[in-house]
Amino acid sequence: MTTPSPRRVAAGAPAANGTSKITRDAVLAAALDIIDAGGADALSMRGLARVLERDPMILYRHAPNKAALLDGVAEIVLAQLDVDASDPDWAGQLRAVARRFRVLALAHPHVVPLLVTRPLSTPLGLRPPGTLRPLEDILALLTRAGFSGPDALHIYRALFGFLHGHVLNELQELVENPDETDDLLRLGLHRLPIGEFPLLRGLASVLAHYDGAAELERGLDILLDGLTAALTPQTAGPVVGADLQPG
Amino acid sequence: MTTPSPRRVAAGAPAANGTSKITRDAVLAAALDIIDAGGADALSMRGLARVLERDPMILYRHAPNKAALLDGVAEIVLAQLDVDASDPDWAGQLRAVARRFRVLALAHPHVVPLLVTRPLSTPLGLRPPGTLRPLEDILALLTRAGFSGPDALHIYRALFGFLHGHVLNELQELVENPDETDDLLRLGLHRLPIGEFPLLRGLASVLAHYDGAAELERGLDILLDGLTAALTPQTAGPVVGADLQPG
DNA sequence: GACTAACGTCAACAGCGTAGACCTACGTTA
DNA sequence: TAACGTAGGTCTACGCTGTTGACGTTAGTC
Repeated sequence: MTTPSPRRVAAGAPAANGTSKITRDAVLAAALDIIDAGGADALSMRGLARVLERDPMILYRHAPNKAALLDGVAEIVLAQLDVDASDPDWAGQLRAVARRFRVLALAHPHVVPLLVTRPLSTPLGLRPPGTLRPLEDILALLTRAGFSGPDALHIYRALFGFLHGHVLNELQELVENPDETDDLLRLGLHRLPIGEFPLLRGLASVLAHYDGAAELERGLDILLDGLTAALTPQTAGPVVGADLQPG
Repeated sequence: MTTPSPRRVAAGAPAANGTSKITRDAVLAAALDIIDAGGADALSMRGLARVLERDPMILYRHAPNKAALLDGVAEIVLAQLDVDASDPDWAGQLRAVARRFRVLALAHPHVVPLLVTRPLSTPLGLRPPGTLRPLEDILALLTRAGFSGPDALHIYRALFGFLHGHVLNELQELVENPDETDDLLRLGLHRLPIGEFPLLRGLASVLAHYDGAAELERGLDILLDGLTAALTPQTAGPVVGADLQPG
C-alpha cells in the first residue's frame, strides 16, 4: 500500500518529527491533554504520538508501557497538590489540602478514575514518587503536630478515603440533558420504572442542585471533629524521631 | 450450567456453540468470572465468547456494547447488597450495609474500580436499575426513620462516599513480595529514595498490618455520630408518609 | 403459508500495544 | 583520532481488539 519512503531524510530536515528532543514531561503533558479532553479511553499510544508529531515507538523510551504512562499522568496531577508541612495548625492545613484536592479533581475530572484506581495495581513502593509526596508531607505535618506515626497514618487514610469518596460522588452528578429545564428530565430520571423508584424520582430537584463545596465542608467538619475527639497529639515538643513506637 | 427448558436443539448440529440459548445473566456471570480472575483489562468480547463457547457476536444481542457489559457486571455485584428498609434502627442498618458492602468488595476486588468508576460515565437515570436499588432502599429506610428527603440523600451520599473511599484504601494494601518477612521489603518501600521518604519508610510495619475491618468500624463511628449530631429525624412517630404511592 | 422478530454466524475493517531489528548522533575513553 | 557504548529515533510486523453489516436460521403469530 504505502510506498516505503526513501530513507534519506537529509541533513537538517526533521522528517516526520517536528523539532528536537522530547522529554518525559512533554509526553505526560500531552497525554494529560488527551485524557482531559476525552477520558482515559481516548488515550492511545499511536494517538499520543500523532499529537507529538513523533513516531509511536519513541514513547517507549520514556515509559516501559502504557500502564506506566497512565501512572505518570496520575503523578503529574497529584504532584500539583501542595502540602505545607510546616503549618502549625494541622487541622486547618488538612482542610486546605482537601479543598485544593477538590479543585484539582474538578479541573481534571477524567483523571480522577486514574487517581483512585491506579494505586490498586501497584504496591506502595513501586508507585511514582510524585504520588507518594503528599503522603510523606502529611505524615510530616502530623508528626510535627505531635501525633504518633500510626495515628498520623490513620488520619491520612481517613482524609484521603473521604476525599476520594467525595470527589467520586461529586463527579457523578452529571446531567443527561443540560438544556432541559425540568429536573426529572435533566437527570434522565423519567426513564426509571415509575413504581420502583418513587423516592429517587421525588428527589430529582435536590439531586439536580448538588453543592459539592458545601458537601465537602460538612464532611470535613464531621471528619476533623471525629478525629480530634478520638486521637490527641502528645503535645510534647517538636517530634523529630519519626521512629514509631506502636503502643 | 443447567438450562431447564430443552428448547429443541435436536436436528441441526449445534455448530460451534455448546448447548442451547444463553441469557444475559449467563453472559454477565461469565464476564464477572473473567474480571474476578484477571481484572477488567482481561475482559475481551472474544475471550468472553470463548468461555461461553459461542460466537463473539451473540454478546451484542445481550448488550449494546462492551461498556454496557461492564455496567452490567457492576450491576450484578451491587445487586447482591441487601438493604433492610424496614429496620427500625436506621443507624444499625447502615452499619450492617456498610459491612456487607465491604465483604462484597473484598470478594470481588477487581470489580471495585467498576463500582466506583462506571457511574461517572452515566447519568443517574440511565444506570442499570440494579445499581440504584440500594439507593432507593436506603432512602426508604431513612425517610421511615423520619428524615427529610434531602437529609436522607445527604446521609446516603456520606455513607457511600466513605464506603468507596474506605474500600479503595483497603484494596491498596497490596504487597509486592508476600514471601518476604521484612516489612520494608514486602511493600517494596526499600526502593524509595532514602532521604526523601523517611516517615513513610519508618511506617513500613504499620503499613503492613492494616486491619480493614477495624478501620471501617472506626470510620463508621465517626460518620454516624457526626450525622446524628448534625441531623435529627423529625421523630414524629412511625413515619409512613413516604410510602410507595407517590401522588 | 406468510410475516415478524429474535437468535446465531461469518467475514471484514480500522485500530490497538508492543517486540524486534535497525539506523543515527553524541559523549566518553583509549 | 579512532573506537565504542548508549540513547534516541524509525520501521515493520504480529496478534489482538471492538464493532459493522449482511446473511442465515428458527420460533411464534396471524
